[in-house]
Amino acid sequence: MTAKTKSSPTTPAAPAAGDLLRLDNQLCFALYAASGLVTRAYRPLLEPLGLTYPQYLVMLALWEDAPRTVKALGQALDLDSGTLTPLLKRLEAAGFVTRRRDTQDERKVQIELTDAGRALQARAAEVPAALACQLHLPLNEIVDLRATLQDLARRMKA
Amino acid sequence: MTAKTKSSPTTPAAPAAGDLLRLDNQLCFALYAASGLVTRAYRPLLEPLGLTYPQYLVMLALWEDAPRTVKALGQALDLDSGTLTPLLKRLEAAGFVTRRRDTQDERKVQIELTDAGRALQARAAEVPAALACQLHLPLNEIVDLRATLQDLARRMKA
DNA sequence: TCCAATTGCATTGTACACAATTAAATATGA
DNA sequence: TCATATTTAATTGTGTACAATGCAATTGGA
Repeated sequence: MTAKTKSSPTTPAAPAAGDLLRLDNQLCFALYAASGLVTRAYRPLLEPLGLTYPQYLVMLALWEDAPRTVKALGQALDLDSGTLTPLLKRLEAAGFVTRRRDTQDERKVQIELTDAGRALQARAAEVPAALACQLHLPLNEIVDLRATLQDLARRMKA
Repeated sequence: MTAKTKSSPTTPAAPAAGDLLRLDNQLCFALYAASGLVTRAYRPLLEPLGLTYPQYLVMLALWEDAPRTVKALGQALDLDSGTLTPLLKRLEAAGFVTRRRDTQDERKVQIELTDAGRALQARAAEVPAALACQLHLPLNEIVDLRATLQDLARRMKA
């Protein structure tokens, strides 16, 4: 997946035809690499909280809205139960959440925060700022980039 | 990791203090989600080539410059040998590359394309365009986004 | 009402991704 | 020259990520 466009004074040059497969010209690789870098930068910040990065995302979703079914979590995070079930089991083992069969519909599993899980939010509140300073980007650019990525995701899903 | 900045006419609003941990306000999640979406979009395009997405990235790197050591590939792709060694073994098993100990320094392993690996490039050349149309983004925006992500990666690594 | 279709989650199998560790080869400095 | 430090790739262990499949519960339509 490459970009093809006319050069403009403020836009980087589009790749020549012979360069279509160059790594540097792939948005997909830029995404993959940046995402990997950011995820890696989170690790030392989340370790003291006893969370991996995907677990942190799950906790973010639950702090925002709990209890939630596995399906709802999966929709919020674009993850399937193959990923979520073992992850949630580990979060339950760590004492941060409980997993209960829904009483009205036994297919559903409700994920609820424990007191420890709720208490973790205060410590986690320090993580975003700690990470932000590692990005070395002006804040307006961060907001812009985030919005662009969300726009891309929206378009791809439509 | 959130964005904090003053609102501007064209920039999305920065999150309020109480919203710092909201999923929608995390650049990290926007990156993670977009990257996941793009990777997933590649899968059906790469399957006929017998490649997974990370393998495709490795092949892109080798089409650009081969032979290469595992270390060089790791540097180009920000992956370590824990990830690369099994991946390269599978590429070798598929007949696309060979793995040879370097004669001058036996610690190094040279990864070289086979004829089949080289021939694969022509088929792979169709992938970027096929994917690009799934992004539903103007091309100048694609180039911009790519450049911004590369800038972010550069800054994080400095 | 009843049965087929659908849903929700768990499991299975495969491929990453990365920290920590290991073993062998090479480089470095006294 | 030789011992130590460093380098390179492989391995080990753990946690994702996702397609395919399985099972039980629920839904929907005849």
